[in-house]
Amino acid sequence: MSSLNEPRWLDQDEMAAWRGFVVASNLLNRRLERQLKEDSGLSHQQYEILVHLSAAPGDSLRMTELADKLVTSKSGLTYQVTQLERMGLAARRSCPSDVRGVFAELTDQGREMLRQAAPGHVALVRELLIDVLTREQLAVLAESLGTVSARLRLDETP
Amino acid sequence: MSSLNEPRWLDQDEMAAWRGFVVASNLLNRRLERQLKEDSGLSHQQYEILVHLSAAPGDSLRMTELADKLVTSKSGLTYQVTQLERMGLAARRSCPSDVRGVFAELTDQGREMLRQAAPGHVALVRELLIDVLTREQLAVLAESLGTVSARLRLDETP
DNA sequence: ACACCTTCGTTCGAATTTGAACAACAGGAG
DNA sequence: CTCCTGTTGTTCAAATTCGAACGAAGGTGT
Repeated sequence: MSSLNEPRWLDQDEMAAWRGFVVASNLLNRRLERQLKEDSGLSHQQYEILVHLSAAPGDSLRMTELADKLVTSKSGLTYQVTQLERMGLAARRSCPSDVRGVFAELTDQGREMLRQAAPGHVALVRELLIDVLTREQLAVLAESLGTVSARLRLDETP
Repeated sequence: MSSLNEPRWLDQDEMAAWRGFVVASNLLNRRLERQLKEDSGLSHQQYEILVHLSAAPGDSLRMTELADKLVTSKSGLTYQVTQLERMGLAARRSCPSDVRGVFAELTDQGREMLRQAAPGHVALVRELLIDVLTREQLAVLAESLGTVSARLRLDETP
């Protein structure tokens, strides 16, 4: 037998996919981070918080739910929401039905900031990712990463 | 005209691809980070440094070149190489042809650590990404992200 | 009502990351 | 050689991130 305890290493295609994913991910984040910071004074994470809030009913979300959507730690979210509060872009509101609960809420100023920051961000996402790929590539990407994400979400909460 | 200054927002497919990318990227990093830390006491970044060094001729790379491959900041690399030095997994060696230059070099202990850590890491990458996708999806992913990365590398150094 | 286990969000300390500033050097044009 | 420009790696302060521990509450079964 050739592989008693030998792990199955990645072949050339598999390695290309994996390396491509890591590299593209790092490069994209780096670039978007720079653009958002220079253009609007926001970090990518802060921008994403605003996006998720604005997409939520009542422009507000529970902290835990928001942390899940963002795929970040609860403590990390606590920190960032505090930052956004200081900037006047978000606010905390206590939950009526659960004393422990806290809603993060988008302020008018936060909505305005998003309106101002979104176009430049979306344009860059287009320029660096979306418009670089064909329609078919995009479709495969969406389905593939959707599958991967779904699978990861599952054994995350067993 | 429907769009004087209106940005081209992302349609459903495009949004799915972009969100999928962000979410999958975060979830994967989070998971791999945990596994590596628990299994070998390494961060993903430290692991990647060892990998790149072991793949380089002479098991060593110049700091700047390594930072490029890792897609990280020079100062960040300085920090991590120092950490690896303290763990005995890497060492610094000055460059003969350039007094300013510094080589990061893999130590025997570092090679051994990699030999021990790699199987578990690769297995998880397989389980979470590679083996979840079909051969076609993998091929498309590799080519797409390859293109994206290449494009990003270019206007990074103009 | 009681004990028990889970969930919620925050706090805390430690680790990491980044960009700007820096000093030292390389490399070429003149 | 000499000036000038770009590179190299590090240092520094500031910002961010995480996990573990925590107090306070919810929810359930008995």
